[in-house]
Amino acid sequence: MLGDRWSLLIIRDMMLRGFRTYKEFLECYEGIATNILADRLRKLVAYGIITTETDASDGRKVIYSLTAKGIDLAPVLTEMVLWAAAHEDTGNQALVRLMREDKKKFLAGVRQRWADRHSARP
Amino acid sequence: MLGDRWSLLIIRDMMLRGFRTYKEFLECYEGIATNILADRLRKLVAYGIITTETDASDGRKVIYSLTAKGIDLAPVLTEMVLWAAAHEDTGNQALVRLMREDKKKFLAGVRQRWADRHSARP
DNA sequence: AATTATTACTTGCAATTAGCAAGTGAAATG
DNA sequence: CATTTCACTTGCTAATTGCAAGTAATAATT
Repeated sequence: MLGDRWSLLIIRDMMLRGFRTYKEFLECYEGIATNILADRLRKLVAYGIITTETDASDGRKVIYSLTAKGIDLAPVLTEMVLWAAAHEDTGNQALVRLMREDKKKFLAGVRQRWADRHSARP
Repeated sequence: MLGDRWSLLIIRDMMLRGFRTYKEFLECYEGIATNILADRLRKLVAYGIITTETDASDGRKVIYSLTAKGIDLAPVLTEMVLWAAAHEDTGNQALVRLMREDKKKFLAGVRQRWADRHSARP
């Protein structure tokens, strides 16, 4: 169900880089095809991992957010980033250091930011 | 690189169910096609996640084992199993309980069993 | 107010990948 | 020595992906 090339990257970028719109994913360095992106977002909604709403101040924009089920993938993504940092070419070095130094605190921070965004709006 | 339907399942089954031969994967409940299995095993070897050797007591058999890089995926797999147990239909309930009750101890056990198998043979 | 731009998509088609059934070769078993 | 087992490969079809172009709705610009 998350066994494809893009779904986990989408979730990672929503969780760690704050991506929220179609355009952000499409323009991201990773080069996903537009129809595939639309399909993956649709499936993630169907699986209950993300939700959609139209932006209140710009009717063209669709805002994607993680559900509780989606944010619960934070430990999985964190371990993946740490593994990649240890064994592959590494991305955001500062982020990796944060994760490694205090994993619990880092995860608590991710959850807190998510909760903040969700208490403000229904 | 692990972004496909089978690679993580193969690693999970090697780590948690002790799978070591082609036949075990092929007959496993998950129904992978034989050419795809061969391809994924080849790629996992190329990525340095598993290694192959021919069985000393049966020249037909190929024994697949996790490398250090492979066993380092244990925290990722553990978090995935826990996430799935919390949000999806759940598999091995006893295993999940072990993981949840003492994650550190569980991971230490996985690593210990791997180290044991690797100190015996070069 | 009309034109242009932006955003989030869809559509059509070619290319890549996956899945299935059957086959191969080497080693073991009866 | 014939049969079985094991780890694959091969050939073909079906499904998925990737690319380029197009569309509908809203927003910004002139």
